Amino acid sequence: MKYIDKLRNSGLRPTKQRLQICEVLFNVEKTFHFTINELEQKIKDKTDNKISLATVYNTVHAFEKKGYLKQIPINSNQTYFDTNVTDHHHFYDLNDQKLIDLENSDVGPINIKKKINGKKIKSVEVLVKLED
Amino acid sequence: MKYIDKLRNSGLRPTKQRLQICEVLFNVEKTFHFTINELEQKIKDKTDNKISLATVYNTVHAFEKKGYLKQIPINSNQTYFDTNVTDHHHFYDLNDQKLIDLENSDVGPINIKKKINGKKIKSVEVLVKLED
DNA sequence: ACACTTATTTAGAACCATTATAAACTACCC
DNA sequence: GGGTAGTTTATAATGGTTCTAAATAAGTGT
Repeated sequence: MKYIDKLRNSGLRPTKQRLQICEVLFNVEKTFHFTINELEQKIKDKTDNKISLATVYNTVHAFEKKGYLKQIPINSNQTYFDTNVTDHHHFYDLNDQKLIDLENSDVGPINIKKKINGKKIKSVEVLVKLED
Repeated sequence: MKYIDKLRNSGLRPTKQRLQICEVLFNVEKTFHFTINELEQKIKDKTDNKISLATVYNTVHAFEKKGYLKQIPINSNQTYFDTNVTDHHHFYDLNDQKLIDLENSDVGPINIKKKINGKKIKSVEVLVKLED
């Protein structure tokens, strides 16, 4: 069971709920973006038994902490997550309110010239807003 | 009165409340970042009469629409705004939860190679996350 | 100055995503 | 199997933001 090891290796107990959420999030061809509500719906569609909303929140946060998910920095009333945890960027279509991946290779190298004393760069994320 | 014209020119009636908010936001040396709560506090400090929270929200949104303020795309429980409406970017210090301006000149030119059909780029914003 | 229309302000309620709570349950280790 | 710590769960609470509808103020024409 591929997800059992993944979870155990990061100190998370492989519970039934977490494994089911892993299936929904990671057992797919393409990575994708989602809100908690959208994830809850996907779980309902794929699964017989119900998973509590609190568990969905807990699990998503646990996965984010372990680096299996990334939060997408965007101003919205709901938080967006990404199953693509490689370094990459996003288009945000203001008209359709849709996120589109922008691979690192689609953006020239970004050179941050300014340094902040005693701090190191953890990530560099580009958000390109689109309109019609 | 400098702000009266500014407001009238953009179709906003120069009310007492809006003018007071203009003073707090724009009549300062440096641009700055703020949340609605922080702005409310600044208004309280600088002003005798109270401005309703709803008015603060209304005004900030009106100013944003007119291009006098920018929302900063960042995941936080509160929305951050910026009185610096020039093209620029941000550091976000994850430890202190502080935003720091990053001038365009501190970031090399960003070349977005991917195009989306029928959409044009409205803005390109870089968020650089920092940690200790 | 006055009347009239339209925009704005306001307090409070409503909304809704997210977080906290605390009790029941389950995985894991000996 | 028994004990312990981690997890799930329904539900309540929180808190930022938006909505509502009535009161007020600004603009416009006379």
